[in-house]
Amino acid sequence: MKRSGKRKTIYDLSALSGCSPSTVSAVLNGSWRKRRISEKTATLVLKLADSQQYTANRQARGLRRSRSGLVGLLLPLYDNRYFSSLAQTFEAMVRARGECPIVASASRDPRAERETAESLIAYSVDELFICGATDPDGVHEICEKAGLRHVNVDLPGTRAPSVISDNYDGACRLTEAVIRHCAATEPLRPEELYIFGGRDDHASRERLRGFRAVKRTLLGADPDVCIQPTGYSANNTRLAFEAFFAREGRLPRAIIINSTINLEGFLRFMAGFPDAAFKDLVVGCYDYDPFASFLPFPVIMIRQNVEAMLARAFEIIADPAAAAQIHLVAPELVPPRTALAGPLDALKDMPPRPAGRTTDATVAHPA
Amino acid sequence: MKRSGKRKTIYDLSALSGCSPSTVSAVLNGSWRKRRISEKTATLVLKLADSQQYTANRQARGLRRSRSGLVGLLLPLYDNRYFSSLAQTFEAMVRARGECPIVASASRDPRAERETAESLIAYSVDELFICGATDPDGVHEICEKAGLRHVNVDLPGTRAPSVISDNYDGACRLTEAVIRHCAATEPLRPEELYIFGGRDDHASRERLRGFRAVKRTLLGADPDVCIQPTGYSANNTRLAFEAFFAREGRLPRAIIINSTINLEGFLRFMAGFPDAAFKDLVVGCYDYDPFASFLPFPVIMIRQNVEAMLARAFEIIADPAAAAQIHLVAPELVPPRTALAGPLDALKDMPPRPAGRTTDATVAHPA
DNA sequence: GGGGCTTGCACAATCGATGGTGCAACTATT
DNA sequence: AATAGTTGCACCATCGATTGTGCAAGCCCC
Repeated sequence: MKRSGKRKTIYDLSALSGCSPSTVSAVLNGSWRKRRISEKTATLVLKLADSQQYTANRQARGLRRSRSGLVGLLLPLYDNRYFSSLAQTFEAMVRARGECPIVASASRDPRAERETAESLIAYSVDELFICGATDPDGVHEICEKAGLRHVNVDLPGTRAPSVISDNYDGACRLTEAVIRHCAATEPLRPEELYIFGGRDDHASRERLRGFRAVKRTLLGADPDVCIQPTGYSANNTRLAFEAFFAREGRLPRAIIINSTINLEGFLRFMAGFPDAAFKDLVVGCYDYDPFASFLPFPVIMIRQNVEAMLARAFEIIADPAAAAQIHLVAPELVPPRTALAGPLDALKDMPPRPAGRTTDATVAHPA
Repeated sequence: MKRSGKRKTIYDLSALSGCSPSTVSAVLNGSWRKRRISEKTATLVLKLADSQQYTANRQARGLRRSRSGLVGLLLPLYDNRYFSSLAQTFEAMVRARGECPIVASASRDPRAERETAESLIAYSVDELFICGATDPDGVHEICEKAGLRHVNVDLPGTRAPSVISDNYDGACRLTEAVIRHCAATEPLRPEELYIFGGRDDHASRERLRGFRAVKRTLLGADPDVCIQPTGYSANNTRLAFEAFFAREGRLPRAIIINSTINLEGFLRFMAGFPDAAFKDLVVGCYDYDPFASFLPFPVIMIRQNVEAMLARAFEIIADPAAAAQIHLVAPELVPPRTALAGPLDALKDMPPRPAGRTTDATVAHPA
């Protein structure tokens, strides 16, 4: 209120304390013992810094040291539970290391990915986690040119180490689980099991590969017509289901869906029918979403092990000798109607007030 | 590959082009006409910058200009669809203005909020959107001291302009909708309608106020026992439902739930029972989640108008004369089984490949 | 009491980009 | 041809923090 002035600098503290700026700097960044600053001076400066609410200008420090203390996460998007839990977990891990997480999204667009990476580099991030990038190698090239340590997560590149889910294994287990779930009623025929969603990215390819392999093994055939790639778009997925329904007058008995984004497309289709229309449907879906797990038909989900993947990625990025190889992390099969704990459970919540009259509104509401 | 060297600077370009660093700088930052640099020199430098892959060091520029081009969003958390869509929308809006979004989360902890704000200030963010902060005024003080423009979103403060949802109005509409939905079967009695979740924050208070007002008006009474605040914790919510069930041997006929996080707590409770146990339940819930909207019982949701709130917040933060007042934005009542479009629908997806054999895996899978 | 060692700090260059100012070399004018 | 005005650019201080180096004062010892 009183002092709306600018931020304090080491020069202000220097003037106030009577020491030189370099002494102040040394005290504040902890190198003062090494520089043989006396305990007395240090205490004085620290007290002053505290009373003046000093905070170091990170841009200046970053400029001088050519590192910023920022750790970047490049994401395709925020708005689904897989990526939002990834961001949440990443944030916690970076903070635990005493650094500052910076998250940016690039919309699954190779060009935006490169530009965002350049932008992060422009801010001198110290490390970059490239997650779900459509063109990891393009981003790699930019990072390498800038001498920036980086690692791919979720989608692999060929030029940098990559930590990804074992999508093939996940696909096998998911497909098998769906088939078995259906078989409890009546054996599933090959043409009754479809896969919707997916694109030409590595994850989709691996998932498709597992799908086909298991179908062939367990059901004896694997007709191409059961493959319906619709990209990562909810609306395209809805259109695909509508087209299917218009053609066949019904849905397949069992559907594997390539991501929760596509499953949202299915919701859009669902909205046109009562729940009863789906009572015999069995769905398998990549990526776990707690609410999706409780839809009115069985939804078997594959949860990627976000904590393990990130933990591995942190190890790798710390290792200067890490090779450009792929590290697989096993995903988890989640049965229908399962509410898993998530990263939010680690946050402590305040104790709730005892119930009672708490109608003390602070804003008068326009009647 | 070849040149793993460091990043190029204006001094490199200066040497290569034969012009002075300041000329290079002027050309690259666009101020060259004002500085009467010839078209010829400009083209030369620009071509050079392009061929050398020059990108400006934002820290240096930020240091000199004392602004960074960063726009900060302080969030309590990422991992639910309300906040993740907020982050997604924020990101798009900031990018549309040609600036760089930086998102950080503070776990709904007042202390972490202040530290995160200080950290963002240390990186010289130009503007800060304080979203869902438990202690907006504490953050305000820090911002003000640093001369940083800021605005509260989602939870109001008293010292800075705030854009929030009209939670009272939302609560009234939601409560009424739930009551009417139940009444279609058989009139609801006051003690059959509960509210779970919520804390002592402004949003919870307003929601509770609306809940009580409507209950009193439509149902004639509003017993305190129907108020079950459980904070913003899934597990506490689960415990509350378990305790209720242990006591009463059933659930209330109708439940209003203060946030999707609490609804996740309800899922944890649900997992112990078959869907049939919930066939007569009616739920109203704050914040919209597409999958939650399709749970096997009617879920009426309130969707906060994230785009409108952020748009308003951007207007306000651009207005130097903005007063510390509250701006209410109407939320939207979402009927059960509704799949709304979200911010992801704005992203373009690549056209899907035609269906076919796409088993060209690039990773050999450990058999 | 003088040489040598330690203590405690100040000085100044530096990181990369910016922008105010100064000044040659031209061109136009009378 | 001398003056005035324009064009085109270079010089240099600056933003705030870091860090290699230098140096005075104090202390020890013979």
